[in-house]
Order: sequence, then C-alpha cells, then structure tokens
Amino acid sequence: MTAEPKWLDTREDRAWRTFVNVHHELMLRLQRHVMADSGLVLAEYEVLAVLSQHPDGLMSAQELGSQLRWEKSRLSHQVRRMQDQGLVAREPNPADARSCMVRLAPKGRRTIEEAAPWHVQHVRRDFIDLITPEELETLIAVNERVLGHLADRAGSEDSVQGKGK
Amino acid sequence: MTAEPKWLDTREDRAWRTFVNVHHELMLRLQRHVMADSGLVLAEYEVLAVLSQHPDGLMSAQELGSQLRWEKSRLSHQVRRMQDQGLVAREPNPADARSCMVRLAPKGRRTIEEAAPWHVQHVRRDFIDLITPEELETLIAVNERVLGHLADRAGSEDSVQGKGK
DNA sequence: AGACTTTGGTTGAGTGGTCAACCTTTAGCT
DNA sequence: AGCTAAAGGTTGACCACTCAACCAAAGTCT
Repeated sequence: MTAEPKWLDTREDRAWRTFVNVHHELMLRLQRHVMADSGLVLAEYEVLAVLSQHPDGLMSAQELGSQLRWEKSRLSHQVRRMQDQGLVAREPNPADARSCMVRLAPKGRRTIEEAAPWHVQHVRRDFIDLITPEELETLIAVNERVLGHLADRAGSEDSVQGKGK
Repeated sequence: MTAEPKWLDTREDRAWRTFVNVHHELMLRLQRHVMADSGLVLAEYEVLAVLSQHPDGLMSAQELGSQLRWEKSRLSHQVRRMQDQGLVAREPNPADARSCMVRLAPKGRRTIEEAAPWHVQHVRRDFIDLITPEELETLIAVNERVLGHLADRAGSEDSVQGKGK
C-alpha cells in the first residue's frame, strides 16, 4: 500500500470500537444469564429457538444452518452435542439422502419454552429497551445495509488488491 | 416466570438478529483479510494496534487489558502466544512487582505498521463507509448507552430474580 | 508488626468455532 | 448411460476464550 489510507477519525473510530465492545459484552452477559436460567449455552438456545418456531420442530440441517447463518460444520458439531444431551434428534431426510433433518426433542421443547421468556426479557433490558424507536430503525437500516454489502462481496472474493509489500 | 413477557415485535427482533449477524460476519471477514494481508489473527492485530499507539510500545498488562476490554486471563494467554512468535516481550514492572509490562517487539512493530493500513481500509469499506454521518452518531450514542448500562449492572449482579420454574 | 483482603497475573481444563479433508448423493452435461 | 461437478454433512486437528483455582505482591486495619 503506497498511498496513505484514510485513517478513521475520532467518531469513526469510536463507532467501530463501541460496536465491537458492545457485542462482546452483551453476548457474555446473555450467555451467563441463559446459563443461569436454563443451563443452556447461548448456541444451544439459538438452535432450539429456531427449531421451536417450525412446525413439528422439524427442519433440514441446511435450512437450520442458513437461518442461523452458521457454517455447516459448526452446526454439525453443535447438533451432535445437543443430540448427546437429548435436546434434539437427527433423522434421515426422505427427500434427499445426503441431507438430514433435525427434530426438536421433547426435552428440548420443554427447555426452550422455559428459557425463552427469560432470554427475551434480558435482551430487552440490556439492549432493546435502551433504544428509541427512531434509533431502532436506524440500526436495522444500517445492519441490513452492511449485511447486504457483505453478501455481495462474498462471492467476488479473489479480487483483493496487490497484497501488502 | 408467571406472567407472559413482552415478546419482541418484528422490528425489535430484526434489530437484534441483524445486530448479532452483522458482528459475526464482519469479524469473520476482517479476520480473513488481516490474515491474508499480514498473517495475523485479529486478536493479535488488536493487541499490536493498542501497543503501537503508546510511547515506546510499552504498557502494563492491566492497562492493555482494560483498553482492549479483555479479561486478564485472555490477555495472558494471548501475550504468551505472541511472545512465542516474537511479536511482543514481557518485562517486569519496576513500579509494581506483581504487575508486568508488555513491550512491542521490533517484529511486532514492523508487522502492525504493514498491516494497519490494510485493516483500516477493510473496516472502512465493509462498515464505516456504508454509514452516513448522522447514522454514525446514532450508533455511537446507542453503543455507549448500552455499554454504560452494562457497566452499571456489572457490579449489582446478584439481584437477579426468583429464577425460572 | 502481623493477619486479611485485594489486586495483578498465570495456568490448566473444558468448550466452542474454523478450516480442510473427506464421503456420499444429486445434478448437469454429452 | 456414464462422467464430472456440485451440494449436504461429518470428522479431526487446531486454536482461542472462559472459568475457576492458584500464587505472589500490595494495601489495609488494629
């Protein structure tokens, strides 16, 4: 990189830093709460939450993964662990022999139904309720813009530039 | 939890989901970029970045940690790994024998100076430049509000409520 | 001075996530 | 049909982060 880049000014730097920090600390706190309330780790909660909102708590691994925006291997590991605990079950997918279905087990349903109200309350208290409606709209707009941008670039990811040095 | 909680409405849910997703995908992308550009992992970059902005690249572990908002054990592990790579060095702290100082090693300085412009450019392209100045102010305000809130509650963290069930 | 607490830091165990390699099935092409 | 490529998942290795236990030095209180 020969020319000096545009460094971040004070506001930009602050926006970036706080963005990173807020996420980290919020997640840490929610993790501890959900663990205290239900014995789940956050990742388990998220899987159960998505599953429980589908008819019969049944969906293909891939749909589950794409909804969570998780990599397939991450999901696979997670599902294995949760299967060991009896929270979910794997079933063959009749429509595609490569694929597999993940089903919410009874224990999983009980757990999520008990945990969800608490979790929502914590998300509210530590995040949503601190934000005005206008700010909320701004957040959504910005986040979706960034996500769209990232999705766009996701494919065209060889055209980086000459590489440092 | 006897009474039904206030569930998240569509906008709130969206704000929360996109918030989580944006962070995850941005970090993933930045991690890959900084790795491709300089061979560093993001955590290493962050440590070097903070160190390089201090006189002589020297600061106490605790100051480093608080600036990064990292737990002490995380920092300790990270510094050890980076020391093994010759990016930083540990030195005794003359002012306090319990403490220790972390110094930016020459190799660390070269690395960060080469990596920083690229990193900044990526943060810009994938985040900052997608945000209008007014939105940026909103972001900062919201993030700092949430951080303040979290810091407040950090201490008083036994007064949870009756617990589920 | 002597005990008690607090602070700064390290360590090891356990866990979660990424990556790359692999296998199987499905889709595409001729 | 037959060959190749792509898609869905699994696995194992590796690494980073958290948590709890621990240690030594500083501060505090009497």
